[in-house]
Amino acid sequence: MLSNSSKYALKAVLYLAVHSTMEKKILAKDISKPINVPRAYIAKILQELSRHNIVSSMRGPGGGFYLNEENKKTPLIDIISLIDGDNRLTSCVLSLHKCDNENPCPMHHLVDDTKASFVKKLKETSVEDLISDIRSGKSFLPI
Amino acid sequence: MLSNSSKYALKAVLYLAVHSTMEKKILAKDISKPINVPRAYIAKILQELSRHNIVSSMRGPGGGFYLNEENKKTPLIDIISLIDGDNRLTSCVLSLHKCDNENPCPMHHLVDDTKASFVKKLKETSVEDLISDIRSGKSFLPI
DNA sequence: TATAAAACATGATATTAATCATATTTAAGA
DNA sequence: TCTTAAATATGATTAATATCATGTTTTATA
Repeated sequence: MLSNSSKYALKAVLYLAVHSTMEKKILAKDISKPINVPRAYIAKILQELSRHNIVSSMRGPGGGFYLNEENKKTPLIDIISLIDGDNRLTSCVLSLHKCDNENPCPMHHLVDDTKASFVKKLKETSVEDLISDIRSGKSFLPI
Repeated sequence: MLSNSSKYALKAVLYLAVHSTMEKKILAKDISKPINVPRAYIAKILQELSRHNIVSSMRGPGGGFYLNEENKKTPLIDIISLIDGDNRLTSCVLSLHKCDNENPCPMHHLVDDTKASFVKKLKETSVEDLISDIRSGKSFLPI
């Protein structure tokens, strides 16, 4: 469903959303351990996220990564499409190019609703939304 | 969501369901082209399916692959779990081991329904069901 | 019962995704 | 303005998945 990379991206963003502020930036290496993702790998992903304004960063001593208020409004779909590309989630389950509502593949009806509703939720839900669930005890981010 | 291999398996089984009978067996190489999967690769997958009684086969001259009535009753989930293993579909979206209803990860509520309903459909739907959709023009299998 | 046509089994290679390493740039503080 | 701590950029390596190749067994038919 999601690549490792986009899972890691989501975890890193959520970790930053919970633990960082502009005044309390977090180093790549200090994100790596709690979310259980190799240090150099998460650094690379964070750079990509930073380049696309999904996370904020500051170089030099005292620098690190954090989320500003704008960043927190990012819909989850933006994180996923940045890393995995647009059509991993929307393409045909059987990878048939010609599959659409007019010309549905044998599994189309089986998955179309499911897929559409998942994408809709990813568009409607922001990082901020997930965080408020965590703060209110509806869900849990390990560590 | 699904590996290439399980997509190929589904396509091959559907192709056999539509085009083969016990009297009209089909060679691995003749399945390969229409479903657009490398010859040696689909052969390997067909052998795995055959070993687990998802497709039927006969060696020797006049042999080939086909589906018997029993095979056509196979639920789609059986094909997918055989190739991809059991937990590709059910494991946590963020790959967190400790994620369940009691201890949901931040994305759990977002995907749980979606995932559960997809798996349910895969359990309830058989090869035969998909084929009757094709025969009645509700869906299309290329070639 | 010999031959040929097919699946079957196993292992090798290639491609892609995941991970790691290193050199460069930026910014803070002495 | 020098040093150091951080992100950034780019490329190399490793591991996993996908693909290919080759030899073995089975079965029909002459």
